[in-house]
Amino acid sequence: MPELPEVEVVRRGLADHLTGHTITAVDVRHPRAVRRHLLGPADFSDVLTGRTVTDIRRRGKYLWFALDSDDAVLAHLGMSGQFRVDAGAADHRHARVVLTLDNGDRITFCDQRMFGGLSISQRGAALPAEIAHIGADPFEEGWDPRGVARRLRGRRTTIKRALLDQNVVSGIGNIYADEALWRARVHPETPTGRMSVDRLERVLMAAHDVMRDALEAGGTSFDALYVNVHGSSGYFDRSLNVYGRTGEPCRVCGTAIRRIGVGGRGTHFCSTCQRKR
DNA sequence: AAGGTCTCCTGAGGGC
DNA sequence: TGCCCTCAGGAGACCT
Repeated sequence: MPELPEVEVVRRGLADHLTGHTITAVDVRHPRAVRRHLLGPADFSDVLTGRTVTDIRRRGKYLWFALDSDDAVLAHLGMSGQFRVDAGAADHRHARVVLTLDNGDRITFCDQRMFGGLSISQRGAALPAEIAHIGADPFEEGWDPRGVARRLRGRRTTIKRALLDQNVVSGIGNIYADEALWRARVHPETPTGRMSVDRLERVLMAAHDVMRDALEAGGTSFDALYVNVHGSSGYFDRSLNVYGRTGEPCRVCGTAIRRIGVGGRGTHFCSTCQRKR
C-alpha cells in the first residue's frame, strides 16, 4: 500500500525519466483511471499531448507532474497504482494509461484495483487546488509538529483515526500509523483530547522517523502490488514491528501482537508496550 | 461542523 | 478441483 515513503520512491524515479521531456502521445486504456478528470479521457489526452514536464512534485501520498503550461497532472496511486518506466509494462494487463515521450520512452500507469488515477489540474503546477485542503506532510520544509499536535488535541477522536486523516498531517497510511504508535508506545484507541501536546508531538515525530527509515530502505512491500518505477520492491517490510505481525511476539517485550479494528481499519499493536491510560 | 460510515474495485485465500 | 464468500484498504461522498 503506497504511503508517503513509497510515493516518494516513485516520485524520484519519475523525476529521473520525465523531467525535461515532452509527452508526444497519451493512450488512456481504461476510462476509470482518469475519472477524476471531469472533462473526460479525450480531453485528458488533448491537454497533455505536446506538453513538457518541468518537475515532479509530491505532498503526502499525492504526486503531480508540473507542466510547461503551468497545469499539472495530478496522480494518486490509491491501493495498487504503479508508474513504470520499463517498456514491457505497457503490455501489462493492468496498464491503464500509457504516456509516450519525445525520446521514445513509455511511462505506464498500472493499477489493478483502480482506486487511484490521474487528472489534469489547471494551473496546478505549484500546488494543485484539488489537494490544497490536505495538511503538510512530515518531510516538507517548515512542517510544524508542535502546531499539528495542538490541533490534534482539540479533536474528538482516537489517535489512530487522527493519524489517518490527511487534512491534519498527510502521507501517513495504515502501516506507518501502526508503526508510529508502537514506537511512541501509545495505544491506538487513545482519545486525542486526553493526550498532552508533548505526547502527541512524540507520536508525530515517530511517524516522521519511521517513514524516513522506510524511505531509506526503498519503501515497504508485501507483494508485487507496490513497486518502484522499475518494478522492484523495497525492503522495509522486514523492519515492521507490528503491522502484519498478528500473533507474533513484540520485539521489545515478547507479548503477542494483537489486531483490532479502529475505524474499519486493521490495527496492530502490543497490548503491553501500548497500554491505555 | 466535524466525525463516522459507506462505497468504489479486484484478486487472494479460506472453507467446503 | 472449483466455486463462493470474505477481506484488504485510500479517500471522497454522504449522513448525522
